[in-house]
Amino acid sequence: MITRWSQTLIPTLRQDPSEAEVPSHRLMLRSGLIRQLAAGLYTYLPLGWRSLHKAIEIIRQEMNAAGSVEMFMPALEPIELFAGTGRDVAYGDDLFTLTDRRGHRNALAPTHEEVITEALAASVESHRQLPLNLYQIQTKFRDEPRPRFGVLRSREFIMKDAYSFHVTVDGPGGLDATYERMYQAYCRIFDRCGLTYETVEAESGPIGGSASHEFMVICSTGEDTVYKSDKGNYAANVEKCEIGPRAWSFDPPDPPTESAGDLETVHTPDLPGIDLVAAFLKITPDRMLKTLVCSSDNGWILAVLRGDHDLNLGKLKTACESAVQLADEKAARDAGFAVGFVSPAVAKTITVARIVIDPDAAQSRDWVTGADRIDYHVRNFQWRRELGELLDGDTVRVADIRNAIDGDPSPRDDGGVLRAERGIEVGHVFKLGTKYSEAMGFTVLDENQKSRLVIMGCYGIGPGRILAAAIETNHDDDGIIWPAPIAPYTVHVVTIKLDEAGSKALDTLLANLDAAGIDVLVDDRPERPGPKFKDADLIGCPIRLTIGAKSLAENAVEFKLRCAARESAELIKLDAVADRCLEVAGGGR
RNA sequence: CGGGCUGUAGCGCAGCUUGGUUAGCGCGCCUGACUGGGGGUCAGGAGGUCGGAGGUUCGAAUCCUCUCAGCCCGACCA
Repeated sequence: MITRWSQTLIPTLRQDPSEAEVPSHRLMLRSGLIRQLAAGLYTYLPLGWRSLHKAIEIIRQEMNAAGSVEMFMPALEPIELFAGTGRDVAYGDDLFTLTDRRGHRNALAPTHEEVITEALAASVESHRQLPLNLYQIQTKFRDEPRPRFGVLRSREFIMKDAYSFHVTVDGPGGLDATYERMYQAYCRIFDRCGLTYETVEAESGPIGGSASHEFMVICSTGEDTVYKSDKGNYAANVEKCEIGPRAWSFDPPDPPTESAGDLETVHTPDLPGIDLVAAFLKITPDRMLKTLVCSSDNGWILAVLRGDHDLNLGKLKTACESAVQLADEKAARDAGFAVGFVSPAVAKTITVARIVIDPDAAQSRDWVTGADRIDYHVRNFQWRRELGELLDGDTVRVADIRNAIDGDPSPRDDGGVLRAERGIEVGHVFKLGTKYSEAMGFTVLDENQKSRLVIMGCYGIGPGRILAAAIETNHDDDGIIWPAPIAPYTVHVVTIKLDEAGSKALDTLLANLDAAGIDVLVDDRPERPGPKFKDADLIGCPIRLTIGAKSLAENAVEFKLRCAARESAELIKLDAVADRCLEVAGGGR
């Protein structure tokens, strides 16, 4: 495929657009890959569309090779489908909805579990039709509260989403086997795209389910935080990351190492937030206890953390073995909680179902915490002295309920230390279980004529994120340095002041490259060399060929890799160029 | 949704505090000439509802009110 610059649209920008912060966003705009229409909405211009297609084609090939079958579902779906699984509520404002002329409410699909489950439920009745693994490459819509970083978090984006259906979890044809196949296929896809990535354990979020891995491209601008043990045997995202065992005790050591001061109430008005209170009292937040009021079906739940730690709601749910949410502030206030000044001791006056204390908060020392009275805190709070026997009852439980932070012990309990890194999530695989089949009544008859809920998995990849992540991790001051497989073109030919004979030589060169199956962009603009080289560097195709009087005098072109230094440019005879390009770029298309 | 910032030519910005010629600058763009290996030089030129609406005023890019949009931080988030 030969494309002449003069015949396509590559609106490169000389200056950085002011709205772009991260390198990938900046460079995608500057190199004419994309253009913004509105917040979170991007046009893929010809160059960007080509790269996206290359990533998509790799995905398609590997999905097909792994036994998944392509199909295509509508982006628009009746809202009732969502209501069935309660996800209209779970997705909330993130769901784009619209009303059609008949007054029916519809949603622009943020994902397609419901649609495909509906489709399969209608046509699959026997276990003998399973397992099935189907995928599509479709546009998704999410009304993100804050679109940003270009195509990394946009409101409309292309996604490859696959869904698998099984009668069993184990054994041949089971969910686990397909999950593993998909996992391996994903590794091949990201390898082929030239990405450096890691897999981390993940929570499955509103999609629900039992196990999940994210494929992350580690880079400082990534939106997600992941933790890796420095022993290299554990990696998880922040929602999932467990923390290794930590010693705890409510009782002062014997003999006491710290003198127990009396409980002392201090007036702390107009100090919203732990940090301000800590600063006012001239202590650090890790000397404070924070008590979060949560609600559950069984009643109030207090979550107690060290002041500098953050609650992990998922962990709290696990610890409570029930649904838990942060309490509605007004409801908590009405119940008598001095919101913002709550201490664990409030359990002595207000009945709570459970107090869950993080091990780092269950330490026998003098704490600063709320006084259960608006505008007051207490100093020298001691668990045993303040709560007494309440600590020994069923109400109190000590459990890991906070987000990990850098330096925490690894859950492998092998002396490893968790280190925080940032990453871009380019793919995600889930074991869904029966959440959707249950909600939508998707059952099949097994060999014993017994009705069985279908077990599902789902597997997503964001091709746009592949491009952005590739750029994020492969660029320099001059522009993008594409991994060859997803470069818009493998070869970028720069022409310099060609006379008639030169033009002929160019035509021959292009014909040779084309015959070899190499994608070529020819910068045939009547520009001076400077701007052409700058644009070539900006766009970042792996191989640059320069053809001009200088090289043609040697019956050659100048050959230079984008990733190599300028001085590495060398002259290659015209008839040897195609082979050299194939050799370097790994076989063209 | 809370906090902050910004909307003036395709891109980047000045002008606004203190209202007053025809709204400027750089880059890009068009024409021509000279050039020709890392954004060259010269000459000439095109391009603007100053985000929108309302108001104050003899007069508004500039002051006031409302509104829309975009960006950043946070909350949120497969």
